Amino acid sequence: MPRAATTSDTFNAIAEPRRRDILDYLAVRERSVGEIVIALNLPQPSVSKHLGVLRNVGLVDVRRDGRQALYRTNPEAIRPLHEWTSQFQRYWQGQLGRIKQRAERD
Amino acid sequence: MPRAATTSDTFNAIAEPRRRDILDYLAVRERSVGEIVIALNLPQPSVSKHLGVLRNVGLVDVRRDGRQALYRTNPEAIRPLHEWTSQFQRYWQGQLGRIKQRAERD
DNA sequence: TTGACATATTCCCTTATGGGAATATGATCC
DNA sequence: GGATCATATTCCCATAAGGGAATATGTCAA
Repeated sequence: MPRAATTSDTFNAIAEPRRRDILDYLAVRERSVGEIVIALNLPQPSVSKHLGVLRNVGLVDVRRDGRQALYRTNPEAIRPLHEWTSQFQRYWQGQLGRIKQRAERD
Repeated sequence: MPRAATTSDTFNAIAEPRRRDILDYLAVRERSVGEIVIALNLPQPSVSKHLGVLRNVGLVDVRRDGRQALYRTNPEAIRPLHEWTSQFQRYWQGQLGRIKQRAERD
């Protein structure tokens, strides 16, 4: 079996650097596809495809406005990722974590 | 070009569910390959391969002890991921974020 | 309706992937 | 050395991926 489908979960969708770039760009505010194309200097079909993946996993929402499609991030979808990484937080936050870490290491 | 190599960065390495399971298991404490195999009920070669990927991106460190290889997580490597997700934190933390989010949504 | 603009979809191609099975390497004990 | 345990590596396979180019769909304006 190959790697899990990018559409299967948030982690896979975010594994692609361009998609993270898109999310970074959208983090500020809503943007049209055209704006993303210009800002990231990517071919339009490529952007549409990446947005499709992000849409499928719920990382972005779309709103139609005339001919434009306006995308925005759905921060709730990123939350699980944030929480997963948080379990390691204790190791890099504060003195206690570092001391404990060193104790386990040696 | 296919997807970016899993060995290229942390995000790709973590996209694989089994590797997250391994990291979860190692989060508690150092473990041998055999322990991981039993705990996650996976074929040994599969575990060794996943550990290889995690090693390449620096997400785990190894220590040899006799015939055993003892793996532990390297929390510092997870930090970038945590920090990337933090940029969206404001939206789900506190009242302000939610109000702002709703305002932008409508 | 016709044409220009904005976005989405399709097709083809090259490539990295993870699984399975078998095997290689390494370390310990007799 | 030889047997055994612990881990890593190799080979083959089916599959999903993202890029490029072309095209389809959808929307507005004249």
